[in-house]
Amino acid sequence: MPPRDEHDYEDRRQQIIRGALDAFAAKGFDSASNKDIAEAAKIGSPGLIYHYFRDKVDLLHQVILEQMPLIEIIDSAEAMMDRPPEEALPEMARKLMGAIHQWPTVAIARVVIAESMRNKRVASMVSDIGPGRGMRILATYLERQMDAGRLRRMNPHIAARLLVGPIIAYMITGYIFEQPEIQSVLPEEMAKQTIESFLRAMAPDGA
Amino acid sequence: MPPRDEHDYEDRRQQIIRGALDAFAAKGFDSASNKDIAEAAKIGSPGLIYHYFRDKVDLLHQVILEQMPLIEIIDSAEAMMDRPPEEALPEMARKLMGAIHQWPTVAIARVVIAESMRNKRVASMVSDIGPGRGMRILATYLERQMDAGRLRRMNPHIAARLLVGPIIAYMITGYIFEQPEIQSVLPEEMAKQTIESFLRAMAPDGA
DNA sequence: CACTATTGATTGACTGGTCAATCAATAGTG
DNA sequence: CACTATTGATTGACCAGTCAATCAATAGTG
Repeated sequence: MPPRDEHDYEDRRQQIIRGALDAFAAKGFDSASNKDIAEAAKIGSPGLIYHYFRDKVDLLHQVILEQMPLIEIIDSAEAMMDRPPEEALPEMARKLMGAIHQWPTVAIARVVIAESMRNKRVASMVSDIGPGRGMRILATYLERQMDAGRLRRMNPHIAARLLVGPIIAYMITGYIFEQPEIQSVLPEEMAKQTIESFLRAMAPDGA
Repeated sequence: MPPRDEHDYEDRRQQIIRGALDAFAAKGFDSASNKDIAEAAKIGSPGLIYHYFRDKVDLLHQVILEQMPLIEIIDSAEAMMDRPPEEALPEMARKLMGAIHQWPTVAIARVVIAESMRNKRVASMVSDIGPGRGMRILATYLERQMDAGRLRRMNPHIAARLLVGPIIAYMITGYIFEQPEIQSVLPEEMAKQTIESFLRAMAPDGA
């Protein structure tokens, strides 16, 4: 059954996806009802959702697939493979921090993390397109820098986590647990210190 | 109304708490029904839950309060305040990794993080007794070591996240996203590398 | 020591309500 | 007019929490 107009169809679909993201971010996937979604998306009826999506889980999957902004960042990171860490890492951090400051990133992160926590299918889907792919690319990059003698040699997957871990800890303690001591530290400051420490720890033995 | 037998009462209560933890970890707080909990706890009826707990949220709170194994670790960490990092950090890591190997730790982490994501009351409760307190104690310890000249001086809250972050990243990528590359790295290895890197990065400038 | 009263523990049925999903009817469009 | 888009009512499942009734252990009594 071809849709009446390809563009209208896609616009409507996106409208529902964006509304669903708002609703999921506000209430979580389970607690956001189709009525909530319909209201957030400004469509007249919950029933319409089923014209565009198989079911609620399908809608969640489409939201995740089409709204994960990390994907472009990971792509751009892939282009930096041969630049030395002192340049490439701050550049990546700058892009990442820029993304964090935008609403959809935080919203989608909430949804994705909460849902990955208890749904293995979502977790592996998310991992494939987002964090998993990102970590793998980062590890490849670090390994190449080790080969080039610019970093001390070690398991690159461990090294990737040494680099990314502090930022994750910063985000969890700051954004989720809202610990007051860390609120006064700016993201840029945290990124700078993390990279500095990483490079210090990973300096080649000869240096 | 005192219970017939204090021990029986407490045993039953714990039985329900453990069952609830299993159910919450498997399905999440909202999706786990009282029937699920009753089955997991091997009690005959969902109604019995209300003999021991005010409501479902009260049950969640009790699960978190009584099953967060981090609490003892934090207590023991407080005793190490004056020992040098080369001794104290591996000791803390050993205890932490021991906890990670046990099922309840990962289960409770799943529940707690997912729930903190959308419930600020739970988030701050959790933060007060677990991660928040732990991070604060760690920061105090690190600051004291900086004062003693055993570590390079920097914001101790950032330093605490530099140390703990990689372990968190290791847990999230390994246990929640189940990324295969990191599965072959043993927790002990990860802890050792993290501490080594941290000490390298934090070595006093003069050294 | 036998018998009964009392009390807490446990059950299963029930209630008011919510929700995802379906569907028949209608509006709109090419 | 043929076909899609949209609506709103409906269905059937399920759920948190309540409650009356039953069960089992203990305490009290003569």
